[in-house]
Amino acid sequence: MAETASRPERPESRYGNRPTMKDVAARAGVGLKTVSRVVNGEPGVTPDTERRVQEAIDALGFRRNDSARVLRKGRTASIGLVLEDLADPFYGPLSRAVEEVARAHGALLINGSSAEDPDREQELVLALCARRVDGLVVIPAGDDHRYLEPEIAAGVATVFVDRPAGKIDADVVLSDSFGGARDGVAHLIAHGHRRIGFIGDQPRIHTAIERLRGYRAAMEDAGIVVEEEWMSLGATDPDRVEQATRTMLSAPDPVTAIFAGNNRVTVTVVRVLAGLPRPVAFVGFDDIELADLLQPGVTVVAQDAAQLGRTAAERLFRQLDGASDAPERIELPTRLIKRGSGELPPAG
Amino acid sequence: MAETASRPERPESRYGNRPTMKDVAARAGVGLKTVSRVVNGEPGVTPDTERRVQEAIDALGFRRNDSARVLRKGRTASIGLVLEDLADPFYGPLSRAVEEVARAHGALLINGSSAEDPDREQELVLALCARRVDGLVVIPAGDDHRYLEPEIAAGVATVFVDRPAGKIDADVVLSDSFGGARDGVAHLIAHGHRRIGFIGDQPRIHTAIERLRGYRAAMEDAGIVVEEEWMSLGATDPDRVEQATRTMLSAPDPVTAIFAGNNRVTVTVVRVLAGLPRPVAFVGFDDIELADLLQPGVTVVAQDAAQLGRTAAERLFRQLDGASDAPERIELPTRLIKRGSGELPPAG
DNA sequence: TAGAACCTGGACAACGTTGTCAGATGCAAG
DNA sequence: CTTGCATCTGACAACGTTGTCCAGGTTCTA
Repeated sequence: MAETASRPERPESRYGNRPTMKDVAARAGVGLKTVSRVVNGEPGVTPDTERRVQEAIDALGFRRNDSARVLRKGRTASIGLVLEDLADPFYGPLSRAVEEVARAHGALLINGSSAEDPDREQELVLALCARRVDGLVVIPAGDDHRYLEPEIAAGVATVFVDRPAGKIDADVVLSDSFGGARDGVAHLIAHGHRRIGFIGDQPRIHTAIERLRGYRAAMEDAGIVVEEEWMSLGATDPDRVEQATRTMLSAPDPVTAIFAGNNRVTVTVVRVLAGLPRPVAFVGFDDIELADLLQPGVTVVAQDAAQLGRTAAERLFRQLDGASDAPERIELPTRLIKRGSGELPPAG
Repeated sequence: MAETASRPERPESRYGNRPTMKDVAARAGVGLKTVSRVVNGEPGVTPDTERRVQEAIDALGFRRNDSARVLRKGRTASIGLVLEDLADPFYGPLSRAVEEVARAHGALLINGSSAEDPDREQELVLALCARRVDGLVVIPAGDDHRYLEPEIAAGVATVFVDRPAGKIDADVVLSDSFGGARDGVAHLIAHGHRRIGFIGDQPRIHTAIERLRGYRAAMEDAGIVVEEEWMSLGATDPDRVEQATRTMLSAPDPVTAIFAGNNRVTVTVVRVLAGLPRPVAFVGFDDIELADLLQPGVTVVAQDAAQLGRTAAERLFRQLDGASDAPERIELPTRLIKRGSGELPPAG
């Protein structure tokens, strides 16, 4: 009985049996490397040969397998972006800005949402590293990034955005949360308020801490002693934000103005305030769409999400181009946009 | 002179010389395949050996190179999403929904913005195919997708979203643009309007055509003859939309209500109307944030972007799991949300 | 105690590409 | 016709991983 030749493995779905350079070479009657040269536009191929190869490529519908290319070359021409939630209107423009810079450098963008979960952040980042992305832009959820040390040592360019890295030294691009919050609260104080509420994110988040710090600084500058009941931290879901807002406003000695720590809180507070009989002064951190059309317009401390992303991505590619500057902390200014709600005098 | 041994090429940056399984194997004193088994949790390794390997992995900071793995296995566990603009609030939730489904299937998401440019769409899609993504979710910018035929034939799962594919047969998930627009316009008619303006996107975009068709259908159903001046198509940038709006409202015999064809147009029109002395009835396609807080609230025909994304991604993974249903067209219903602006009577 | 059955571990090839290098070809000059 | 040179072309190895398959060892049974 004839022996069957040992047939090497054949995984079920091998890209559906796509043509390879070898196939193209065979069809065009040339060598493998010549096909490679044509595909990559390298010099040293006669026009006639090139034409033959090109015909074979078109006939077979060949498309270079970048996985193999990556393996050989060691660069993937892709970068990873880990953020909190792509559905949050703050991150859309940021992501798009990163993408544009990547595109200008011929790189693709892989992104993932951490859902503000440190474990998920790490899982995502490491998955991206396993893909050998050339670089990472990370909006951190966790506060310990030592797990990234071997990756960075291995040459993965890394830039943090919106919040600094935890326990490692790395580039970071952020908005001036402290200054922005201080200015916003000072603005309320300048309009006569003394009892001002602060509703912010969980205090493990850097921006939340900084904004709270800005709030406290502004109050202290004005010689106001802050009372505990004026501050709500960590209430992120709409229900709890609403509750916190109502509590502050219905206290025996209620606040006369509220400062909100981020865009989601802002939306919820604005919604609650809209349902009240009398207007309450308000300033929010982060601009929101249509804020100018409400009655009164919503005064905000705006940050430029796109600029954050752009700056970070540019810094990333500078790293990839070989610049070896020391890690830097870049802080972008915020901008107070007065629209009415922040200029209301204290009620009563 | 001693001959230098032929030194094989060494690309400048070889992942910064990361450890490989070979290195781990050497350090642990085991064979290459044994390391592979440990890394992939395959059976057939004694606990003692496994421990030794694990130690070596930790000591060296080894991380499997997924590029090589992909090359060997033929599946990348990543899918591509091509949309128009990640910064558009409509696409954020859609993208996030696709990501979640991908995550549930252990896949990463690579996404790119076409900026509504057919060439750029094709460029992106083909780049993703070169990466050998397992599947593609495409919000098409162009109207000819025959360039995808070889890819689909080669096994790349493909689902189109929001707009159907051009000149090829493929799965598509969309909102009922026609029905939604018809309902929205009929709603205005029901409130007494006869002269109704339509401001929509460029007529090469499928949704724009469908919504215009819905507008015409509703008008025809009511026996209203539409005049050319009531329709504006292709004015997408705020300036031109504003111009179109003002023109319709200042005509000798002006429209008494306006229907907007997408979220960006809606925002602009709402802004223009807010600046007018008297309210003008309005219904927009796509919900927008804070629409409920404006005076009057903005009546919209809402579509569920997240549901679109989820449905498409699920369909994609069904394809990848081997289902070979015929290409299908899934249409999701829209929902009319009455908030006040659409219930205004005709002025005068 | 021998043999069978089972288990663990490792050598090897292959995935599709690109860098190196040497061979082949063509042309001009001697 | 030979030599030299420049230009094209292709054979080959290597990138890091995983599938196959066999060798060697252990345990259990007869």
